Amino acid sequence: MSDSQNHRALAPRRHDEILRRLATDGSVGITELAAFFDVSRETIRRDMKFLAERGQLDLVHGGATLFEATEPALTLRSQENAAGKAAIGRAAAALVEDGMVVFLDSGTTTLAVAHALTCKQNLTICTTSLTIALHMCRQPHVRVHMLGGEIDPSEEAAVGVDALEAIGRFRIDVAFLGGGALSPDGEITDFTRNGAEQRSRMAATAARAYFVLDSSKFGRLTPLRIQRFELAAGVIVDAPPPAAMIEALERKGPKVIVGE
Amino acid sequence: MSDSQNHRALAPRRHDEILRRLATDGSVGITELAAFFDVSRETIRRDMKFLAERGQLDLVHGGATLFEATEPALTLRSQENAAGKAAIGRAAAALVEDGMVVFLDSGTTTLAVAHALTCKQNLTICTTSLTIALHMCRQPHVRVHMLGGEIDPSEEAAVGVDALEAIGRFRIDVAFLGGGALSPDGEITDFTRNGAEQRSRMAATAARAYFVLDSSKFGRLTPLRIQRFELAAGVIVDAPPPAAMIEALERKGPKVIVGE
DNA sequence: AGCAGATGTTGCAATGTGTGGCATGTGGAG
DNA sequence: CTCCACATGCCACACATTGCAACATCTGCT
Repeated sequence: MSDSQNHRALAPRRHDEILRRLATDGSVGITELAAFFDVSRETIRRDMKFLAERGQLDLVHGGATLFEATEPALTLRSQENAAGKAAIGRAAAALVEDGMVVFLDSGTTTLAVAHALTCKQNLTICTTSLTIALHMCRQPHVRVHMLGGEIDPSEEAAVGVDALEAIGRFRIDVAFLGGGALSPDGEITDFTRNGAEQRSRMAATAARAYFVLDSSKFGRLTPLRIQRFELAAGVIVDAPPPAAMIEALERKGPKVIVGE
Repeated sequence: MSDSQNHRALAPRRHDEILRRLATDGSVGITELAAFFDVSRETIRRDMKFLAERGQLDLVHGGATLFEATEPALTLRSQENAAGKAAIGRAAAALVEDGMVVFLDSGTTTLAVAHALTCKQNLTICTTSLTIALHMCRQPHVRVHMLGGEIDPSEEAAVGVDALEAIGRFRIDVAFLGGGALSPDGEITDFTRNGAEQRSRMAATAARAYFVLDSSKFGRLTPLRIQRFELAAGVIVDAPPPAAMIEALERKGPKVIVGE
């Protein structure tokens, strides 16, 4: 910071500073940076163009913002492919009987399952999701257990050791789990270590476990394999995945259920 | 609060802030945002029009609201005596410093405290309330721990053995607790056995504990005495209770703090 | 019902920003 | 030494954003 230099910074140094400011402030202005480095705005613009092409930031009028800084609010995410998610919800609800103990994972697809479960009676719901807990506790004839832990803001759900430990205390009749992706070779994968671990345990613990995956997740690749996912009873989707994927998946165990 | 506006915010930054406020407060005003960003109201209006066309909010006279406003139920309850609760919130926030570990009980008054805490940095929030957890996890620079347990639908918060046990695991700098009533003889009482037990433990465990009680609770009678409430550092209210009540209370220990 | 003040709308001018072409300067390679 | 590649600055012009002013609505209150 004690730059205030007579000597101009070289390009890589500017790039570092731009990214550093982005990380700190979430956005940077071109004019502001031009003044700071004492270079012309064109130069800053060229720097930003270079960084934008490498996916390190997003260009906007007047400057740049974090790449994908506009993470869609959860309320938005739940609206995309709403029809598909509702179909998954209905198919999931058909697998639940009155009086069961149901685990609902975090995620917008499981939220759709929660909506579909409102017609059932005397359920006991266990969930890590704040939104689902809030929604279900407003229903009559439902008992809700919130699994505590540190809250992941992007999921608005509990993660971490406390949640993992709490899972072990329940006897679950049926669990509905989210997932990051259904990989081309028929594996279910996740974004985060915590999420993968949590889902893995639940797949192994629950009497029956189902993954709910809407069609946007087919063929994607996310970094973490969910161990023991093949212990799940099935995968509920809103549209048939490619035949090869179905075959690869069902050979491992889980059946594919397509919501109408 | 935040000056930081040597340079005006970029458009996407305004969009983010508008959506962020919307998510936490449920609605935003045009004039208020124009002042905050130091831009004209037309500019905010154009921002909102842009966001409205993308389905991210609903325009209303004077501002915008959430696209599909959720549940007026609790919002309504928290609006009664909103001014008083906001005053309590401000007084409570004055007792909190950046970086502290804060426990927030369930209830609409503690929700007002949560709102007032948004200007703090690097807080760690522990709460049993679903609504508070959801609200706080949307704030930047806040870590949220949700204490799990069975959800009481009327409180929309975790109660019971799991919550009690989880409380013991945290080292709390300051706790803000609700209560059912401030009895005529200067005792703080509660509606339920679980609630009383939970508040009792927290009053004893936290480094400093404060009860937040709005004036509607003065002189009422509820069945359960909160044990060890006199270990609390204070009681925060929005209007002075009768002098006799103050005297009876302060003789036991807690000081009375009146929010302005 | 009517009034005052706040809010929404529109056209326009001013300012700020994006883009491409071209000139200059620097350093290294031939 | 020249030549070339590269980074940078400058300029002109196109475009986007913003604020202002004038006028149309709406809201809350008496």
